Amino acid sequence: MWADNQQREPRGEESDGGLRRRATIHDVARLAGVSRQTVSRAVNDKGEIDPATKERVLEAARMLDYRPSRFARGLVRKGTVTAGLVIPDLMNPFFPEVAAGVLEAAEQRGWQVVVWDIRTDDAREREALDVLSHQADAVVGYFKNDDDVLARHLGGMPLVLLERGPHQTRFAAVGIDAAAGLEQGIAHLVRTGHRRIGMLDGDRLDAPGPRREAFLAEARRHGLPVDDSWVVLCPEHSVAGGEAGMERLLAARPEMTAVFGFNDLIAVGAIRAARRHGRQVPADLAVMGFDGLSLGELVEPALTTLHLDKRRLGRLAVEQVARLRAGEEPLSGADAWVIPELVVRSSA
Amino acid sequence: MWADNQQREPRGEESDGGLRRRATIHDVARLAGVSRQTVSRAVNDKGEIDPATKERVLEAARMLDYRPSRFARGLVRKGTVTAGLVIPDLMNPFFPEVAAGVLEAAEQRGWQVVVWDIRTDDAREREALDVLSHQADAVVGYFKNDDDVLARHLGGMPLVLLERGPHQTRFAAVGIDAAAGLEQGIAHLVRTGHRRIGMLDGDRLDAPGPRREAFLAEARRHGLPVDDSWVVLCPEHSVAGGEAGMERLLAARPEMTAVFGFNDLIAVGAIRAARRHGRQVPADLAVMGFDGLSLGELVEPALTTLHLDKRRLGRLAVEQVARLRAGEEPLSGADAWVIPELVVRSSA
DNA sequence: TTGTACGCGTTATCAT
DNA sequence: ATGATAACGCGTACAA
Repeated sequence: MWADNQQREPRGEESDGGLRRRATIHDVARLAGVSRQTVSRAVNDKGEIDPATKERVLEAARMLDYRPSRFARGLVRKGTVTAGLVIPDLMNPFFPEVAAGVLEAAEQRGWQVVVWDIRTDDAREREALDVLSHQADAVVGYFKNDDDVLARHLGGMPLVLLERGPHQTRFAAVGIDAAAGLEQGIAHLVRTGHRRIGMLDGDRLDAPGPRREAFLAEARRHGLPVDDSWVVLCPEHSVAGGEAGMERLLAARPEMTAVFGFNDLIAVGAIRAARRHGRQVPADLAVMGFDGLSLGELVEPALTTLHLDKRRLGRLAVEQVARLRAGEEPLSGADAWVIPELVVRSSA
Repeated sequence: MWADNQQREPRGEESDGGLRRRATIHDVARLAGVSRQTVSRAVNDKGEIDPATKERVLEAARMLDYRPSRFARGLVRKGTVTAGLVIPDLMNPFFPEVAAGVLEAAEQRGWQVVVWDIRTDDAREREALDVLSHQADAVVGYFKNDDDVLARHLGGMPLVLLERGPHQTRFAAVGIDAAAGLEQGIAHLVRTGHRRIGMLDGDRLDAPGPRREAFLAEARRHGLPVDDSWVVLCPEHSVAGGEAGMERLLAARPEMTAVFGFNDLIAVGAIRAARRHGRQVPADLAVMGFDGLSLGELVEPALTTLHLDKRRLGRLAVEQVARLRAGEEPLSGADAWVIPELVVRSSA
């Protein structure tokens, strides 16, 4: 036993490689003078082991700083599920809330979640998938890359897309019913006397997203004098982005009396820009957001917005993953949608 | 050997258990009529393989929906590092920013991060550790449990504590130099004529944290008429919590002319409560926060605060983990501290 | 170019 | 109570 102890110390070891080889169950077994099986029993707190030997084994394990390999363990014990969560930007308060929903639902199922913050870089989307396809059992997240690109980097791993309408992708998805939201939103603006309504969009100009489409559709439905030229792009999705966009929109459409923001951050930026230009909100200019961030309650005037249950969004996504894994049909249509709810505060 | 082969086939198949046994490299090999080795070469894109067979193998893999087991792979290919990140509350904008720093640094090292949102429940801290001790190689995070409790649930796994002074724990840590921050903060308030300064603390009343201690120390140093009775507890760490605390503090100390918040959320709550009570900020009452959330720039008046580089906090924590893993001494003292920086805006 | 044989670290099954 | 042996699924020398 002492001999053993000696043996395994200085081995051939590249001496000071920095961190040396982790102790295995075998090392512990030898040091304790028992079989690997007995070590396993001791470490995993199984019965059928003499308390004395158990203590001896545990002591040996402690000395060697032994910790079971999660790989070897996972190989023999099935059931450890790891999901990947891919998020465009953790600094945007919207996403932590979705993430909280994902984490919550995943934990209930005993899954772990490894998180990737893409920082709104399409190339990093692919990198994330490349890694996750090796390390995760499924992925949920926001992606800008096309279905084909995604599939190529997925390596057959199940994917659940967040915030895409169910017909825009062949993957399972959890969406937001933008149309239902804009219907309430525009109706409210029209009801309060607005007709010249602008929009600060967040999607690419060449690729109109559901929010812009719904916005334009509702505008048409109400016969508003509004078209593409009333839409300005905010590539940044932040307060600063909203301010910048609003500057341009005010210049292009000074007759505008109300503006709809792609999200709350952008809408807050719009408020700030409007005020800088001497416009009172909502008296001279009404502003409406989308998302329902708690931040909107704090600014002045408080932001009227289309509130979203973001946690539910995350929970739903996990549910979709579960269905995929079970070989069931994923939820689709209204069951996989989150519906915005108009929250009227002071800004519109 | 052939007998073995037969035995391990899925013959019996529990038919429709929902999700059936995942295809292994072996299954692909059989379907493609090659050896497992050849399959490995094909899927891993190694050379030394006939393009034709490669395509045949890949096709077989596709049909079987084959994906290599990350466990088996991890077993033979070393080097995949997984860190656990334990966070008290993803809804508090402070923590996503720290998380972003952790994620960023981890990714640079090729590590993955599995995230746990504790939702400020001490019991869940332990659960998280119990799981992570089996699934991660190291943990960084915020913990309220004592060192001993943590050690018990750690199973020998390296831990890096966030936001604890280096002498309050025997674990490696990354801290915030609250004293340096409060020195600037109180000096500013005193300079602008305040002497009756209150504090809305976030830590437990019985366990004064570094911020309260630094606050009281600075108050003493400046000879202010301030003691424990000027400190009120906000258990909630949110805007609502700050409002509630401020109500009590205003009642207890109506002569107060300035208040220091445990964090920006609480400080914003203080502003709101103060205004509801007819006090102008900062004219009648100055308010100072701690953290430097971007939210503070959006409220009115904009929040004067002790700004923290939260991303750096996260990055430092990862660096500490790396040192631990390398067997090096973790950074300590000033090297492992983040120093707040006074940002003067309108609220004080 | 393809296959054989072995090892990776752990647990389960069956003996003893 | 303890130990031997066989998987678990994959990668990699080495042989063919």
